[in-house]
Amino acid sequence: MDSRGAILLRAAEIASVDGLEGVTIGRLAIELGMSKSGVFSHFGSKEELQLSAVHKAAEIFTREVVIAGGAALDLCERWLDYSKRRVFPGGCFFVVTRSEFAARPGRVRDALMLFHLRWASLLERLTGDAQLAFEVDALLAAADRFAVLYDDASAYERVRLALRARIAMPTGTEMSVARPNDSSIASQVSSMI
Amino acid sequence: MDSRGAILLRAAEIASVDGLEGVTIGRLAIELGMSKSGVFSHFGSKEELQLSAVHKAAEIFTREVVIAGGAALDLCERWLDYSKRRVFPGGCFFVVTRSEFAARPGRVRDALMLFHLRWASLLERLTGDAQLAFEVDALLAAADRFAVLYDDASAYERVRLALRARIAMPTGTEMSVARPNDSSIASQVSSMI
DNA sequence: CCTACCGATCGGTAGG
DNA sequence: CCTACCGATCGGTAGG
Repeated sequence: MDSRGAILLRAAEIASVDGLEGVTIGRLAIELGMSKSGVFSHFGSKEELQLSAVHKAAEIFTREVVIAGGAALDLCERWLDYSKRRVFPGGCFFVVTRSEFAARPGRVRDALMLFHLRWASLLERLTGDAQLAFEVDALLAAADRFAVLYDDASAYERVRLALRARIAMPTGTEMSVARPNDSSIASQVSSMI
Repeated sequence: MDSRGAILLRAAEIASVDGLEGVTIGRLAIELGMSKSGVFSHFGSKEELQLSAVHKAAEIFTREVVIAGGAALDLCERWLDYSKRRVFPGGCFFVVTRSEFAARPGRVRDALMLFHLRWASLLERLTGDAQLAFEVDALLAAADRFAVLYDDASAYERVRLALRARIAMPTGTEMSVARPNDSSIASQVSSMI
């Protein structure tokens, strides 16, 4: 109901399809039935709008993917499901925009780097292995890009199988809900918003 | 020396940094010291310019990466080196533009899909395993995106190690130059241009 | 290949 | 939040 939130949700959705540069103030105004200056006045510059959209997307991502109390494999399953459900219509907002801004210095890239660092450190904490965390992240991103590019969900199964082969299950805890590191994960969650 | 080639080379370079939508006719004109209509007249539409840039990038990629007579691991090493050398200043043209157009139907996406299908089938032929080929492709793309985003070449070493652990060396042929499947690879090369 | 131009859209501002 | 406007740039055209 708050219009700022509605603008940013739509901006994040558009960015997942057309990139953050494809998010224009005029387009948002038309799609939301507002005036251009009405949209613009919430942010003051396009860069602030982009940064706010990144923040909004981080909020959505955290809510949809980063649940407290999961093991590495659970987190991956949630990530794949989040991608498959098209929480963002063009696939994972962060996979798209990180690639878009990888070679463009500025505050938007910095924000995307920071978010990725937090995500990577969460993966590393849960897998207990930086190399494995890197490979897991690579496989998740590839599943997302392939599924969208080819409009073919089989990439998710492919990656699911690869991950199950690589990530060791914590023995004897497959059915448990609470885990010893619940609190550290919960703090990680809040730091990702 | 031919101006069409110079335009397309510059277009491909820009696209690796700013995406194919960041390639504008006015920008090309300024950077190449031409008039806008001089640039435009070679293509007739922006879509044709984008498609021609994809074709040009495929030519460059094939020249730099897809050499005849390599095993899977050799091809991966060449790919990582091509990314690391910044043949395209923003990293691999195809990793960038495929992500950019994954959710945007049209001729540009179709061209990028076709190129990727050929690349994936080459990887599958050399590895002899579709699942492994998928994972190799995922790791290469991740190395490229990470190295550019963090301006940190260590991702290449990380992926090199992962690939060496996964891709079996053809026993007894480590030092050979010619291989039995030279001709099939050579035909694959020409079909990628 | 050029100059000169077109309507549309861009990010952003003034003033209310 | 709005209308009305700004200069710059977009893809593209006419004519040479």
